[in-house]
Amino acid sequence: MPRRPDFNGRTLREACLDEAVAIIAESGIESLSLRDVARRLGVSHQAPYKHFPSRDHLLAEVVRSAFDTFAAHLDARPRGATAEADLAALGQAYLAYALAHPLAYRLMFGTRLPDVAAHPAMLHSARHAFALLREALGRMRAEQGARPEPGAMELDALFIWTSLHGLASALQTSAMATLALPPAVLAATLSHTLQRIGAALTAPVPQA
Amino acid sequence: MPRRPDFNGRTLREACLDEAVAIIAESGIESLSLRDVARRLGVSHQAPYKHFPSRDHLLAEVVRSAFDTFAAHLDARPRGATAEADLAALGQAYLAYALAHPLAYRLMFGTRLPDVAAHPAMLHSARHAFALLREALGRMRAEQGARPEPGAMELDALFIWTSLHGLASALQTSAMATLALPPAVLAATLSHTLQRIGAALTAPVPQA
DNA sequence: CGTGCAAAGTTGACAACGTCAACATTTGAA
DNA sequence: TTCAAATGTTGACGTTGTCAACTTTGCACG
Repeated sequence: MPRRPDFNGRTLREACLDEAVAIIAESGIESLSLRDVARRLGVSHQAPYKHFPSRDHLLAEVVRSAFDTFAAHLDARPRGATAEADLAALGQAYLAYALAHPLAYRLMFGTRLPDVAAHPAMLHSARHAFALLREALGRMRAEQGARPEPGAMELDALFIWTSLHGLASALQTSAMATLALPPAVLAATLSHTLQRIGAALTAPVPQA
Repeated sequence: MPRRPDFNGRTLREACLDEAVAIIAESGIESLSLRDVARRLGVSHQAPYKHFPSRDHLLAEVVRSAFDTFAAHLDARPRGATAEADLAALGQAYLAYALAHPLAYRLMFGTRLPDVAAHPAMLHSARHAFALLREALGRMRAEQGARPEPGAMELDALFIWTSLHGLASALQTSAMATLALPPAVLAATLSHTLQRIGAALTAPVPQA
């Protein structure tokens, strides 16, 4: 490759990705511009175009990276002894990550990407995260001696995910801010939600 | 007021709002531009500025209108005989509206509005919708003979809302599309989620 | 050891956007 | 009748994404 790629030891491509993440962290996704990335790296406004066909491709890369980090975080959760404890740990890891990295979370699940089909690699790790959940649930069901009804399993996995996602996403919603909830309620919301999800799962499985 | 306001019987202000909704429905929130609104109405690109200080103010108006319609839809739900049935009807009305009007739903809960504090009227109806939920839950608890523990009530109301919102929001997520869920599962998801929420609520209230 | 070619970066241009400023027109109220 | 505020227009500026054409670089190959 011509031209020594040396942006603090990284390729311009990598430097662009890092800078994009920094900009998003500072001022949000909507104000991310390729020109700003280039400006902050001290290169011309067209340099990033040699590495990303468009702004959306850069953004898709950032999202993919966020999914990777997220899935790795879920993988690295403290494994519980029982499958039930493991599922709880998975839920806690999910919510903890969403609250600790709200920008990354919004990036993954709250952003409308303009052409998902054009960026297939982006959502690969998303499938991985859901597979983790399905497996943990399957182990718990097996531990409980329940026969693995695939349809109900899928539905319950979806229920768990959407409930977790709902909490994580609602906590960042503008609408939530106006509810004027007491801080004590907010603090208790996490464990309460996990408790309620657990209660829902221990209820008898509907007519399969 | 000078200059006959006649844009098909509406003020330019109203016409702008209608046109904005139409544009959002056609091509999404992000591609809404004041200039496009003006162009489609056959006025100059500065005309809308006489009625909206900025693009964000126009958008805030649209969001406020969406919240109003949404709250009205919840209010108009078929009231069940028992409080429990009413709560179920509320959940069904919520999900039905979210699925029938995905754009409006994303507009309300999926859009990062740039300065919420600057548009206080926008989220008034959001509070109203949550109050509806809290009331319905309170009636059900009273019907069950449970003493009204305000903290736990609030937590359960939040749980219900976040679960509903999670499903409604996840169904529109790009990530969901890649899970490649069988259509039968998707179709059953709604009632299953409502069932699970109900199961979680009939479980004993945690140590208050 | 030269040499050329493709990768990588630069410069310039264009259209579209939000928004500021200055101007023109209209109409309700004085 | 007149006048001032409301309403709409024209023009401009800085920003953005992106296309096109140019220049520079350094590895591969004769």
